[in-house]
Amino acid sequence: METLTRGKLAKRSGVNIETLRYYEKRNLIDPPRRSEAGYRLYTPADILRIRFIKNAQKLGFTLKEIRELLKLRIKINTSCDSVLKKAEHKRAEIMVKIKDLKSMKRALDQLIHKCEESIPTKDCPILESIESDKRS
Amino acid sequence: METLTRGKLAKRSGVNIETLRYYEKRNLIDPPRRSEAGYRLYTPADILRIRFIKNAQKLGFTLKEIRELLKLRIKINTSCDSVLKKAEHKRAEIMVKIKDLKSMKRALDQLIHKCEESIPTKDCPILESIESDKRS
DNA sequence: GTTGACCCTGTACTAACATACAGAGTCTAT
DNA sequence: ATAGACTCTGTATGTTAGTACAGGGTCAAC
Repeated sequence: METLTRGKLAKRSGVNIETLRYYEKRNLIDPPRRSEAGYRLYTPADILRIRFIKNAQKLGFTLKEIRELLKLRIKINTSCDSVLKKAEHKRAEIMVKIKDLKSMKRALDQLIHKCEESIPTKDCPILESIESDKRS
Repeated sequence: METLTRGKLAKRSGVNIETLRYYEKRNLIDPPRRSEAGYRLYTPADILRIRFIKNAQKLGFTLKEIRELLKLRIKINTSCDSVLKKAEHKRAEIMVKIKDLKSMKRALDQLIHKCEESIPTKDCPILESIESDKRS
């Protein structure tokens, strides 16, 4: 099995080398095994994990939330209830994000359309995209 | 037209009162008109704007990106090209976000399904959800 | 006309998420 | 066997996005 040092993992996953130590401290990645000399030895699976973290951040999840997402797995002989509950909650959050992004996309679609037709829009069309509840 | 003081706008849009001054400084909201005494006087439209900003943050946009989104509007007698280009770029970004969120949702769907069927999954299923290019 | 709740400005502080640096050890290619 | 590139730890610094505070003015109600 290929092993990666910290520098290599950083390069392969596109993050700063110090970020890996930071993620380890924050429990986003498991402490990797070490060489004789104490060097961290990662596996290719860690590349995927780091990229997942970075991607999830772009989607608006905090490191704390990402840690929760990464913990979601069903272990043998473990009650499933709490996992189920958390997974359903996360799924609901994700569905809201998708809905809001779709609204923004629609607003941009319209703006682009008007742009192509040279129809001026003084107002910012994207502002109307996210409907907030009207109890204001 | 109803006018809102800073405290009222903060309450109505669900942010800290100081956040409004901060957003003004960072050019996310236009400087509002002032009363005789120098009090900021907002309009109900500002509620929508603040909420949009907060929502966009949850979707992973930085304040800088949000400022760009809010600037997207077509003004009369203005070339449309740059607006079009930016809008298309933003739309592409949003589509990537939607795609990634859908992948995450699918992973959670599967996890939830397995949970309901009591099928253990030692590995974290969400990790595979975001496909990174495999040039690693 | 004073009290309490608001607003003003400028500046300081905080939290989350990294990044950088110093001083020391390790590895590897020549 | 040594130079250069890498790693280790602990600690300091930086950036973004707020939040709090001090010292002062304003407003509305009693």
